[in-house]
Amino acid sequence: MDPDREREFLAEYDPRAFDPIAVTVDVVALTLREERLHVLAVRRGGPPFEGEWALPGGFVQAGRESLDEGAARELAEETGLDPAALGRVHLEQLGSYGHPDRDPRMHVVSIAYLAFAPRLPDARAGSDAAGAAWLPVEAFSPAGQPGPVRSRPIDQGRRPGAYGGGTGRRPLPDEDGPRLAFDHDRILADGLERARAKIEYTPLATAFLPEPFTIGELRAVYEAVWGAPLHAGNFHRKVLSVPGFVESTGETATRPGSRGGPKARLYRAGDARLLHPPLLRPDREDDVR
Amino acid sequence: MDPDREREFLAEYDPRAFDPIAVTVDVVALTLREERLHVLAVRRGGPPFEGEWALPGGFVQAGRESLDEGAARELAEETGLDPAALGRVHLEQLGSYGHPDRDPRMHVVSIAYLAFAPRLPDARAGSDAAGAAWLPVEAFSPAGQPGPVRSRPIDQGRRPGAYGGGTGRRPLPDEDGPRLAFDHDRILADGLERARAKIEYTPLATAFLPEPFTIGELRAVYEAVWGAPLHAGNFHRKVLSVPGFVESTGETATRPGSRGGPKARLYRAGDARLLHPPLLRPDREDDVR
DNA sequence: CAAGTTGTTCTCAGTATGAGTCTTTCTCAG
DNA sequence: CTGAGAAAGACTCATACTGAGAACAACTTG
Repeated sequence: MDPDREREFLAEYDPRAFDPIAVTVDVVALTLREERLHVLAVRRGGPPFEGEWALPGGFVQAGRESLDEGAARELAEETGLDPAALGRVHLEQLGSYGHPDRDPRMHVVSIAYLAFAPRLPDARAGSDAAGAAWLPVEAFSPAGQPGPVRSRPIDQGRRPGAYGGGTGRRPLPDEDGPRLAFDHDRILADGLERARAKIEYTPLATAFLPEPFTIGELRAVYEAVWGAPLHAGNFHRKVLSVPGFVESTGETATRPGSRGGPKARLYRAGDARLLHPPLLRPDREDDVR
Repeated sequence: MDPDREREFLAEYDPRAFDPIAVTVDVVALTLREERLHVLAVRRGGPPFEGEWALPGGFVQAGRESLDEGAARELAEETGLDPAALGRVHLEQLGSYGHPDRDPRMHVVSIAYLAFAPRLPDARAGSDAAGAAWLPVEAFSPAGQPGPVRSRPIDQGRRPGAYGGGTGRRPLPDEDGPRLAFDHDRILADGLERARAKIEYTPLATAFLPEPFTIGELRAVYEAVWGAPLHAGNFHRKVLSVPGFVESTGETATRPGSRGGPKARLYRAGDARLLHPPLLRPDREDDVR
């Protein structure tokens, strides 16, 4: 038996005898504020990266909680919501990041989660953070919002869905704005790409809206997440033609949009889990190769 | 500061003082043999689940390797391939599973990987396993291959992409065939669903084939993964019309298919990373809700 | 040689999409 | 009060993509 194998065997029965790996959850929580996509960030209260922005997260409680539960707990701590009252918030696993050097203190494997939330209260700092806030995602996305004509520096070379996590390097080349601590820039970029892809073929865009909502509000979600304007008429036709995407409440808005126009009809999320056929993002020729 | 917080702080600086969480990687390695999808499985050489089949995997080497590297290492160990020679094998992260009870010994978080490989040599047992083999996936999929008319017991209630990992419960209800150890049934089911979805919008089906290949062989990959027959003519038209999916070698097969027909033209994988527009699975109305 | 398979190309009808128009109902500025 | 501008929603039209099927040639096996 070679030495590596031997070590594994021992570790299997007494992991404490070896260098441990810490397990954390980090959450990319996205919400819409003033028509723009915002991400929940905390300011680190201690080293390393003291004073820098980071994604909310923390250690998984060994033997006491699952990863999903840990993520919900961390999200609740920073939003001030009761973990049980996270009701309409969509929370899904994003990927894991485990490069040995991603945290200077020790080998930390982080399981990242992605959350979609309707307008939430202002963030409050958890006890280990110096502050928490919803920040516009462009603050951390080089080249501003992800316009369709943009050169897309973030997702360069990454296939959607193949968020080849685990390497944890911090490559992002030509950076402009502020950075997130650790490899959280990469995690955020992966989360944004996942969000952009996910609203194509699932009705999750509705998770960003309080019910009931109008078709126009739903379109604003797509425009904010994709960073591109959509054709209002075609969007309207499409949303109503996909079975189960939205269902009418029969009501119409009490007041029209702030800039005029007729009172819009109101809808709530339908029972579809997948959009069939999907709503595809406009022109992504650059992404193809 | 509440007790949970306090514990976190301490753990942050001396994780050894607390119950550790072990981190493993498990690999769902898929390949095609005799037109059927097979998964690499190992027979456990010790408790728990001694003698049962499980996915290949093992502990991540703390401070010495990333998750990706660990997955590649584990895969190499069970296939007998040089880790560096894993060349044409596609390896991507699938998701993480971290329910505290998923392993009876201790809290183990497993990062699952998904591999697509062209015909590989027979498996060989790693030193900690009693055996290794490529097994037809239907052996572990209740109700056999995932036919289009099937009631789809595996993916029931799961949105593709929302492989909401982390819970690690072992729910799979009405089981027929053998089970995989731990929660590996669930991981395999998630891996299969990911594979089925992934070949829709990426050219990864080509990763199952040695180059050069014929359109008919590529179609056989889709049919095996989706478990449904496809219209040969339409498939042919589609594959050739998506830019960058395959590129012609200019050659034609030396021998025709084993059951007659003209010599087919040969192709290799093109340079596209995404299929645009995608090849959608036939009829998934059941999945929609 | 006959029957059966496969590779490849076509046709045709149905559906979905992008772009644009039009009408109606509002708000806001003057 | 009025006119400009914005938005909701319903239409039109040309194009693209899809599923189903047919046709035909090049092979196999019995």
